[in-house]
Amino acid sequence: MIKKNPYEKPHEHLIKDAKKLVQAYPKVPVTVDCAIFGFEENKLKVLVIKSDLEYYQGHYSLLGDIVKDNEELDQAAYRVLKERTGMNDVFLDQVRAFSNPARHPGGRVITVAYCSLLNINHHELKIHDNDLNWHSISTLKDMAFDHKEIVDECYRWLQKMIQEHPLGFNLLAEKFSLRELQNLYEAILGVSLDRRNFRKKFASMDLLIDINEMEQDVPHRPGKLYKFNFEKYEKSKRKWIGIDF
Amino acid sequence: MIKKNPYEKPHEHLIKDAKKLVQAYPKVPVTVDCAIFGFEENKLKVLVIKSDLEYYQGHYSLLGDIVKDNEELDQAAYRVLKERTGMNDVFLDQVRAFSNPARHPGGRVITVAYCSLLNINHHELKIHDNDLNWHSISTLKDMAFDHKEIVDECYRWLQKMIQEHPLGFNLLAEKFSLRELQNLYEAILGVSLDRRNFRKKFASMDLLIDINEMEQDVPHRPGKLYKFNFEKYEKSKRKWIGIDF
DNA sequence: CAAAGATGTGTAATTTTTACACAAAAAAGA
DNA sequence: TCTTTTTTGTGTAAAAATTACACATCTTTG
Repeated sequence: MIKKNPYEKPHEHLIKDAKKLVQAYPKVPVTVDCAIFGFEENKLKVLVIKSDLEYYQGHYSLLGDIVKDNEELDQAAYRVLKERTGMNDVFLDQVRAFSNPARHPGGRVITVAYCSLLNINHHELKIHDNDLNWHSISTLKDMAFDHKEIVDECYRWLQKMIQEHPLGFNLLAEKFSLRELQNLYEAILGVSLDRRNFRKKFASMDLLIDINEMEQDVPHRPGKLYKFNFEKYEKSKRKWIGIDF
Repeated sequence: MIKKNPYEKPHEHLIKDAKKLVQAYPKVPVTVDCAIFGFEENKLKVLVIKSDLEYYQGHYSLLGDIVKDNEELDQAAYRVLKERTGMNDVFLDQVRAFSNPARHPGGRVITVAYCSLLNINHHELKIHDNDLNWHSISTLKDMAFDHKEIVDECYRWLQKMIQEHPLGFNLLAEKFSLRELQNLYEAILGVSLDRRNFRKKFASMDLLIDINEMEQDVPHRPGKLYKFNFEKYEKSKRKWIGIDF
């Protein structure tokens, strides 16, 4: 894409054979790594697996895979997710690429990090693989590769996104109580929130549907259950203008 | 990174030779493309160059280059920037990767988009290359590759970032008037803002240093000049908690 | 010296955010 | 069945932030 000699007349150095050009490019192995978040016992967790590299024996790594020839990055990430959790229709978004040449002991590998959010209870499958497990985000360390850095980045990304978009609902069941919702926000943001103000805030958004059901099997007074009104949200997404830093 | 057979005992399929593993990965040409933004005549502009591919003859493309062996993506983007603008210390940040297998006519190429902001007047160099020029963002179209999509994405990214971080100052001279600052925000966000409220907002942030100088050579009453107090900003960066969508 | 054009400033109304306490419901255990 | 415990559910007042809005001043230009 760099033009080497700008002083020649343009048509004299137009490249005719794009294929040949690309064939001459250096090539790099590219992978995707997924930070798959779930929420359980009022804690944010991430799905990890024991590394299959002797070099990282005993260390956890994120779920990832190579990107196939002619595969979209999004596709590759989705493939990893589906193979591992058996789930469709899962929230998934690209966070960013990591390219430290020393990040993989086997040589240069560029990886693109994805963040995924799912309801842990819908993920019955394949967890019997006992090297695969949900790990609390707060006690993670000693991961393989640069995966700790990737998790940290994805976590920051999530903290930001959850405040601006209704992502959190992906981590809960379809029906949830306001308490569960608040616990989710408190756990992810690492703060405690005033219950009345929290409820008032969501009430004023008018995006929760009261389905006239109550929590079941809770060891205390049951709360009302709600669904998130995705349809209304999609219609009313407002653009926000406000300078604040 | 995928473990093939979870039912064998773990140590039996630990991979000893990480190098061999990586050598077996499919490899992809990777490039970086920079959306380099500048501000001039109250318009947001982006630096583009005529494509050197016959396939895209006459179309503009972003500045980009291949990523070298063992080069960080950030490095590669910075290299492109420096080669083309001659500038150091320029704001540069990764936006995201684009991986459509059909995005390059020469075959599969993954590119990582970067967004850069600079003061157009500091960029005297190399612009004499007459295929290189600043193009108003609002009238861009028919770009080579998926570069229009990349510019759009970078522009949205910028619109968001400028509201939450003091990025805009990278597009202005070190000394600027409040009017210039407001013009910048209006141009990038595509809205018009109330002058008194805009000034009140920045006054309340207390991050502008009044340097007791006035604009020179303006065809009207000159305004006061300010600098942005980066030092104070760095110290006081507040974490923002607020749910809003 | 008049006209044109941009700078610079304050206040009142509205909206949003924050802090804070108590009664009612259900479950658990005596 | 009654008492205790725990959690739900709700309103108001103060403070802070945002919005809408108009006029006098300064500088250049002709």
